[in-house]
Amino acid sequence: MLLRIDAHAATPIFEQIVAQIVFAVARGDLTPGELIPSVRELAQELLVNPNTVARAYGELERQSVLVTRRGRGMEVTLDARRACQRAREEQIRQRFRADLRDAAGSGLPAARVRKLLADELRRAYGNHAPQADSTKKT
Amino acid sequence: MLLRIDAHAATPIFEQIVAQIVFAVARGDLTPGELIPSVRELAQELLVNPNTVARAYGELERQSVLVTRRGRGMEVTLDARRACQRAREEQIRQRFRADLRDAAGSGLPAARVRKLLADELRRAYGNHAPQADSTKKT
Amino acid sequence: MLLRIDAHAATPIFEQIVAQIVFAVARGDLTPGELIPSVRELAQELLVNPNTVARAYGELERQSVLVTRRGRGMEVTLDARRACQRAREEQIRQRFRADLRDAAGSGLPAARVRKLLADELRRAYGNHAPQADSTKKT
Amino acid sequence: MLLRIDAHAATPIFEQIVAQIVFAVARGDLTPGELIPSVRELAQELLVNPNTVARAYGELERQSVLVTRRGRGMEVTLDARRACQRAREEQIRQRFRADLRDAAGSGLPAARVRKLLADELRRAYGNHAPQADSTKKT
DNA sequence: GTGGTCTAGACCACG
DNA sequence: GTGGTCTAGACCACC
Repeated sequence: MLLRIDAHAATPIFEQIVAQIVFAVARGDLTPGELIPSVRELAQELLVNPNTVARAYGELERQSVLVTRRGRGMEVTLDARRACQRAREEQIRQRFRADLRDAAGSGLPAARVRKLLADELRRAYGNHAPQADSTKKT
Repeated sequence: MLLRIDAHAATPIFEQIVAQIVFAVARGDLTPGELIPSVRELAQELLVNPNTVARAYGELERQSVLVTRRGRGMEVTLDARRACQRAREEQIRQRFRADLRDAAGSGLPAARVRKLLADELRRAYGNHAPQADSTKKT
Repeated sequence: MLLRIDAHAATPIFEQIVAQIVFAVARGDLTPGELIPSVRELAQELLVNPNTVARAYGELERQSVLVTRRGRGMEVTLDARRACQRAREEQIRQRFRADLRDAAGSGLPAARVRKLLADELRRAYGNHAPQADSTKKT
Repeated sequence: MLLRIDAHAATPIFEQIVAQIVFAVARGDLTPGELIPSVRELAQELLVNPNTVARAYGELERQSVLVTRRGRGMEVTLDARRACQRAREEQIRQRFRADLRDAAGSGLPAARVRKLLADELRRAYGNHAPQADSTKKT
């Protein structure tokens, strides 16, 4: 489990875990049917409180991303991937929307916003190929 | 003072006030030397506790956006505008950066991100001018 | 009246006025029997609220530094000079005492304190003559 | 936590707490990584309202002296010590500077100031070592 | 358990 | 009138 947790960040640890697992499923790094680490294991690996991991797992179960296999642990559900991809995209869209609403509301000119976005897009995705196949490298 | 506060939002009320005032100064709606509404006035207008407004004002004073004129109130500092414009842009940039970092980290393809951004840009800034080439630039 | 008032300082304006007048009397720049500017005059000169000047004058009258000469204004009392010199010295002493108490309490070594004091003494009084006759130049 | 708070002093309680904690970190009485007393604990110990302590802690967090460990409390940051030592010295220096500026501005002779300082130094730091040459050095 | 936010209401100093 | 400080008590999220 290659999760990067920042204990100092503003967003709660359990939410970071939830988001990272959703992302991993969306990416295909976690595949349906795959058993994920136990609460205790992951807590030890991430150096966080087991309650925190349990809360994240509970949230993911509620979202039907994980199911508990009694006696074996928790695994990714069969239709988790498409759901996670949809959730991921919707989440990102909502954040763009909120940010752009604030940018517009603060009087930042559209041209400036486009410049910022171009800069940051290059930063996040590199400026090599003009498009596509970005899934392979991430 | 045309501040829109959402008491149910996740971000604290006092932070909303801080951000909105920074934006208002950046936009030029609040000009240096101008006396801003008193703590009690704004509290009454926003239907919020005076302490909450006072906390926001204190934070803005700490950021050198406001100065207290003893016995008269608080006013916008002389060089607040440029500072607020810089702060606003940096804040927006950081949020874009975080969004795009997560988008890339979640495996969302660059092309899809560009589509989302184009949609939301149109939504936030309107499509009056046919500068639809913003996606090309990125 | 050569008073330097800093409206942004932490200490109240009326206290600044009081202190500066006490200092002026102690220095001999204001001599017993001398009429001082009226409340209105000084308020206009310093760009402060007349109430503030009135409060300072009231305080100085209470301390027997000033007396009101009905129909003429206020003047420095006959024995104000020695009283002001004593008050000035006592005030400075108390501040040294408080600062050194905090310095010692904060664990700042005596040697470091002496170094700081030497630096600041040089800054305040210059390092020309090793001692004495400093009253002439101040 | 050996903090001495004077509820009747002119300086606000929360500022006294801030200063004393900065001093304690500078002295080494509070070491990086160490969990400090909880807001409620310290409030009870000092017989102060928890909000007052929280305000002090918030200020210290803003100064990067403390960090909050969510769910556990607050602890001293790794590089707080040097920062606090610098802050302490700078604070003391500024106070000396203000004192001496006023002393000089009030016409108090340099020789008299040196005498006062020698007296108060002895008072604050004791005269165990006969380093009475501190006056000569200045 | 922890800190963070908010409300309500009081008192004070300054102008 | 203004802001600044403090108290008391409540609710919340996180761990």
